[in-house]
Amino acid sequence: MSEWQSEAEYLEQYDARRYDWPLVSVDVVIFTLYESRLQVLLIKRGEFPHRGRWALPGGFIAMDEDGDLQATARRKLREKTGVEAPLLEQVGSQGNDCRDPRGWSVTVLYMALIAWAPTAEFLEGVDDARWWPVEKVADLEMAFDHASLIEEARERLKNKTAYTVLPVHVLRRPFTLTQLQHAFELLMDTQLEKKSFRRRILNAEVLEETGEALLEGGRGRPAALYAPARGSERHLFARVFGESA
Amino acid sequence: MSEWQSEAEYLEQYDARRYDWPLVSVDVVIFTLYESRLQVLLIKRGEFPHRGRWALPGGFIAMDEDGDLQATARRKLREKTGVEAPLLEQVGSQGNDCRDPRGWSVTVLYMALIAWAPTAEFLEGVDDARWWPVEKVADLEMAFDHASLIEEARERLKNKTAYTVLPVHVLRRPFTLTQLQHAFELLMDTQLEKKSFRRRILNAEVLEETGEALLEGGRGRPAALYAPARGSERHLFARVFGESA
DNA sequence: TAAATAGTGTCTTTTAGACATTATCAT
DNA sequence: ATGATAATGTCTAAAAGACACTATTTA
Repeated sequence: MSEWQSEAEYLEQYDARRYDWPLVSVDVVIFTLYESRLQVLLIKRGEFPHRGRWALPGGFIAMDEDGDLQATARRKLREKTGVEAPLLEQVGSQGNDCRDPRGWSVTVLYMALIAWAPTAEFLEGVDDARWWPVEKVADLEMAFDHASLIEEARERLKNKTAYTVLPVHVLRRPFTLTQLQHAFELLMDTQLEKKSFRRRILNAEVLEETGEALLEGGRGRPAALYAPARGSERHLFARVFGESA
Repeated sequence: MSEWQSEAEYLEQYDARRYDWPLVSVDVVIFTLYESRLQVLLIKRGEFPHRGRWALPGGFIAMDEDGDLQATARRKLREKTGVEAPLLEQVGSQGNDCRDPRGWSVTVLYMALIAWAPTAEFLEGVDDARWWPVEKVADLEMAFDHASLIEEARERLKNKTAYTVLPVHVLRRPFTLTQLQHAFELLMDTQLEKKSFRRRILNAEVLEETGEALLEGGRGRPAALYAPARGSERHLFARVFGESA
């Protein structure tokens, strides 16, 4: 069956372009917290297909620049937000013959969590991007299957929040436990019991107290400040949280 | 920037083949239980690249046959095992510029769980495939990065077994609770407490007793027989299992 | 002082771990 | 009866839910 004698000979004559391939892209759902809402960054498409619709930051792999898929996702995130080292993880891939009008296409979906910063700082030179509250996405004219990709990432985010400390990544540090609880509640879309929350987080030793209490613009007792401890990203709780609500 | 007036016009002239694309493949780690060991199905490659090495069942998307990625995975599984409706779920994607000597390549990885059946029944017409115990894979000459893909799937399998009833899928039904416990122990690679195991599974109401007890070749008290209840695939335990061992 | 926010005490509930005990079969 | 395997009883431990309570700040 093989017409070639050796691997080297085979590779010599191999030409991918002779074949039809599915399109391959990488898309990133970038989540942040702003004005007490979970928001995602969307781009208004300037090119066909789906020109004028809202889309996820993403696109094709730059085969000369990107060493791997994660690098592509990291590049897309950097181009649109300037953020260099966010929490970034793969959600999964979608591929079928109808999601892109150009033909069979596969997208590898990532999600990123970043602390919010004023639009100007993030979007210098980027005038086609803006934050949208996740619950508003359903009302937008979305490109491709990006609305359902966002849902998929949002579901993953909700699930993982129930047994990790993922929400630390949408806060600027240091933060208070109350702020962290709010972040958990928004990402999980449920109310949490204050005492249970603090007990769980504190016992897990995933935070370290930073400086002393103090700092705080408002009234009321000043809160202690915390930052994630080393290795906290990898902490897995044995039990999920917030089942009752 | 756009030279075209409409989406239709753009699509008219679009030709994917003008661009360089990464290779895209789908690979499937097929797990089963046989002779009290967790095994994976591997194929001896007959073609370049990596001719003669062991590889996962998988390959390119048939853009004319496969409606989506899952369909490709299902087709690969069917071709090698004859199994039509297994547990099949996506693990994730790997993509970089070095995993395939032909160039930048992306693979979408699936895992499948099936009940074992004698080789003849499965492999009629397939003489290049055989089951290997997972722990032996490290000693084989593996193609591409398939050894690490197997590890990734195996890790996922272990993790999910701790909060689902995934192992029901590697057993022929009906099965006894003791058999199910053995399946859990092999997939999790840990010992489980009998009473805890039974209490957990039975309280979750994910099984239904099938017929009566009886049936059993051996000595000792005959065991009750069970089959998965409807919807059991979706059952998620709030707490992981088998942390102590 | 009151209002506001941070933080604790403590009782209940759920579920896993440990391991001893009982049940039912073949021989 | 003995051995083997299935199934249960029951105590302990860990961690979440509920909610009342105390602590520390500003105005």
